[in-house]
Order: sequence, then structure tokens, then C-alpha cells
Amino acid sequence: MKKTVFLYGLLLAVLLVVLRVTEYNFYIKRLSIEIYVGLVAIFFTALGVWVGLKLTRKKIILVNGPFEFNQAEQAQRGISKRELEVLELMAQGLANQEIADKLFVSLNTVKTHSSNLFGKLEVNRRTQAIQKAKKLSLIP
Amino acid sequence: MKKTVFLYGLLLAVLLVVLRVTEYNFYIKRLSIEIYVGLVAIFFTALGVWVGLKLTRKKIILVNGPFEFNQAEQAQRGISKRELEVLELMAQGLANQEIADKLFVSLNTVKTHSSNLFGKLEVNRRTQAIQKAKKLSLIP
DNA sequence: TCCCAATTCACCCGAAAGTATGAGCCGGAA
DNA sequence: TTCCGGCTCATACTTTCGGGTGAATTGGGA
Repeated sequence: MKKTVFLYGLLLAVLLVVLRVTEYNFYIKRLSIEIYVGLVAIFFTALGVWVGLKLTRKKIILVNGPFEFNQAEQAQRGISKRELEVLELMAQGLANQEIADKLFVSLNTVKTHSSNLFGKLEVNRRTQAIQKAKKLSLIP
Repeated sequence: MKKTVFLYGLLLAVLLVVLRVTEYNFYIKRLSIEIYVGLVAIFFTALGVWVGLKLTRKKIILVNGPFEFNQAEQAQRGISKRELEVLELMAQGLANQEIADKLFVSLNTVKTHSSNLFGKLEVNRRTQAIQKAKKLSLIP
């Protein structure tokens, strides 16, 4: 973040210098002030568009960008790592037996985990658990 | 669309006039050209940001815009309307009995529909059906 | 060291889900 | 009119889920 601020500051400084030089050139060449102002206007409009895009691009990324895990929610509901693993596999449409095979544990263990999970998510079906987990950003 | 273009043109014209007046004022008051250019720069930067936001806002809306149903996929797999209804309710995490109540049919009917649906979607669990249906744009 | 939370597993039971098969009804197409 | 696809429902059976209880193990923190 600091680096970003510094970069922008530097960019601004460079811009001012360029502005000054350009202004000097125009003065020497005795070109009309209108052209100069026009160029400045066009340039800064472009700059503004760029900045605007730069700012909103982050929002767009936020909308459908990489998944950001909601750690606070996990902590508040006291959901353990193992339970999360089960949740993820459950969200992939796997049956409890398949989850058990993937995690190298018994079917009963998966049942226990999923059961505890349902309690913590305040649901009573795996389909609802998946929905709620997505809404809480516990899974993508 | 035409109205938008006209509005933007009008806005631009107004801007030019304002620019000219401002320039005149500055000339009269013998203020330094730097201040004038600086103000123009700031103003057009802001304008650029606004335009940029205006342009990208549409894109954002497009990104997470209204769901577009994949009718071709439905036709190819021969999925009927009723099966789609069941699918949607299933995706909401409802149990078969709840779906039956919502559609005013018996539990057996829902079972039949869902069973046929699973065959057409090439899955054998409701969780997988939901996933696949979302991937195929049959449900949002 | 002791305790706790997490993890693991088992057993039982009832409910829900899914499979298979058969059948009646109805509206639109051939 | 006949036929077909969609919708409905039933019965029977198997599998999977989910709830409840209890218990052993273990790694790490008070």
C-alpha cells in the first residue's frame, strides 16, 4: 500500500514537470493558449478515465474475483479445519462415503463432522449447508 | 442512445463555454496561467474519473447481471418444465416433501421427476444435480 | 502435568433420498 | 382417432443421510 502511494506521488511529480516543460515550449513557440489548455484537458481527461478504471477494476474483481475466505465467520461459529474440509468436499457433490475415502477416515467420522457442521451452520440438510456456507464465504 | 449522445454533446459545449469564460476572467484578473491550467487539469481529471466510472458501471452490471437461461441445453437433454421447477426448488435446499407441498403434488411424483432429472443430467445425487445445472446455466 | 478441543470411530434408529416398475390421465400432433 | 410425451401417483426396496449417544486418542496450551 505504501509503495502504491509512493508510486502515485512520483507519477504526479513527473506529470507536473512534463506540464511545466510543455508550457515552456508552447511559450517559446508562441502557440495559442487554447491549444495548450485543450491538450491539458484531453490529457487529464484520459488520466481521469484511467484512474477511474483502475479504481473500479478492483470492485469488479471483488464481484467475481478470487474467493476470499471469511475467517471471522469460521471463528465465530467455531468451525474446525476438518469440518471445513468435509464442507468443501460436500459442496462438490460428494457422498459421505466418498468424502471418507478422500480424507482416509471412516464413514462414521464424516457423519460426525457433517452433523456438527450442520449444527454450527444452523441447517439440517447438506444442500442447505452448502448454500449457507457460500453465503458466508466459507467456500467459493 | 441518441438522447445520451445528444446530452453528452450539449454537456461538452457547455464545458467549452465555461472554459472560455473562466479563461477570460483569469485574463482580466491577471492571475497566473499555472493556476488556470491547474484548475483545468483538476476539473478534467474529475471529469475523466466520472466518465470512467460511468463506463465501467455498465460492465459491473453486466458481470453479475440477470441470469440467462440456457434453453438449448434444456432442449438437448429433454428436460421438461416440471422437472425444471423441481430442480429450482431442489437448488434452494428444499427436501422432496417440501417440494411436493409447494407444487401441490405427491412425494412420489417429486421423486419420479428428480429421478428422471438425475438421469438427464447424468448425476445420481441432488447436490451434483444442482452443481451441474448451475454450470449448464439451467439455474442461476 | 493436567485439561481441553479436535479428531477419530462405533452402533442404532428413523427419516429422507434414490431406484425400479407399473399404471392412469390428458392434450396436442400425426 | 390414434399415439406419444408429459404429468401424475403408487408400491416396494435399497441406499444414503442425519440425529443421538458414547468413547478412545492426541496434540498443544494453561
